[in-house]
Amino acid sequence: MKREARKTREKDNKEEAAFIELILTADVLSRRLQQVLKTEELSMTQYNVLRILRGAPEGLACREVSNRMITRDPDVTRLLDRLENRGLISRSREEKDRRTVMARITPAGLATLERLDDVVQDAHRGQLGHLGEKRLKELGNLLTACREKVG
Amino acid sequence: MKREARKTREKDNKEEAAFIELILTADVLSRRLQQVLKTEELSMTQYNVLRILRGAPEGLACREVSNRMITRDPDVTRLLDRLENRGLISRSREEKDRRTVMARITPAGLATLERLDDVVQDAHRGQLGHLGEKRLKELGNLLTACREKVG
DNA sequence: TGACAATAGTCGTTGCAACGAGTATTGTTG
DNA sequence: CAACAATACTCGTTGCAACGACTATTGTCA
Repeated sequence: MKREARKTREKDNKEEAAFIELILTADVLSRRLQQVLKTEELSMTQYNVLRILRGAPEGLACREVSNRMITRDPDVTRLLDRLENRGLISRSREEKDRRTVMARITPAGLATLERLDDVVQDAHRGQLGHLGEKRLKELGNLLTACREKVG
Repeated sequence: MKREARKTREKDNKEEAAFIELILTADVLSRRLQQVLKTEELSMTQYNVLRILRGAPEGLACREVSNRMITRDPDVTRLLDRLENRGLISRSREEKDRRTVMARITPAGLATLERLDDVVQDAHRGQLGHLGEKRLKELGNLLTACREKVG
């Protein structure tokens, strides 16, 4: 056991304690997913983008990719650069509105995702499956509530 | 509203859905804290280290700092380098075991933390306070349970 | 005790993240 | 319709993160 990160100012900060639990848990669970993704040399962000693009085979504008991302990335351009260099996505300037650049997933990108699908699901089930459907739903509700007051 | 990141493979992955909620929530809540910390030019990691060292005025070995951190950092040396350069911590080689280097928080480091204490607490309360004590505790329990099966 | 392992930290390198400034295209309005 | 704003992206720069390889010190055991 490690962590505690308070001890001083034991002012009974239930909100901070919950926050720390949240960050810690996210970190611990992410680590396993990162291990899995590493077999394909993908970061979580890159994986996330590929999944977004798989869900939109007709392509998406960079801006739209950014909007749908889980963790906001202020520089999608270079993120897409790297994926394009590896042949996992393709880009093309739009004719109607020549400001926008459409990104599409390539067959190679789809193949990469497919190699990961089962392993990723297994990893998630392995980590969270023991909670059961009811508690997972409860957790989901609480997390959603956490984001309520974000201004 | 953004995010969804699935749509394909609607295989009803309750575990993955919970995972995404978790990461998303952690990201959203972190952002506010990062804003607050930015007023003192600190990253969450640096802030975390300072709080750890405040809790151990006699000093801690680098290794021990690493162990207590919320998010694991594989290169504590340079993290401490930067804090030392800014005068927020000090380091000194231990005499008993000359392999270890003790890190201590300096008065300047303490002052920095003190300037942040209230603002940080306010930020947490502002974001999570509306949940109430009961639901916060429930959330804490669920998050702890999430980390149970980590292998 | 002398060789080898274990521990503790440092440093080189690569690549990604964050921030801001810059460019190109389209929309708006006096 | 000309000027200005808004949009959509690109790029330069800085600094941090991740991964390994490396050095120094101590511990162990034949």
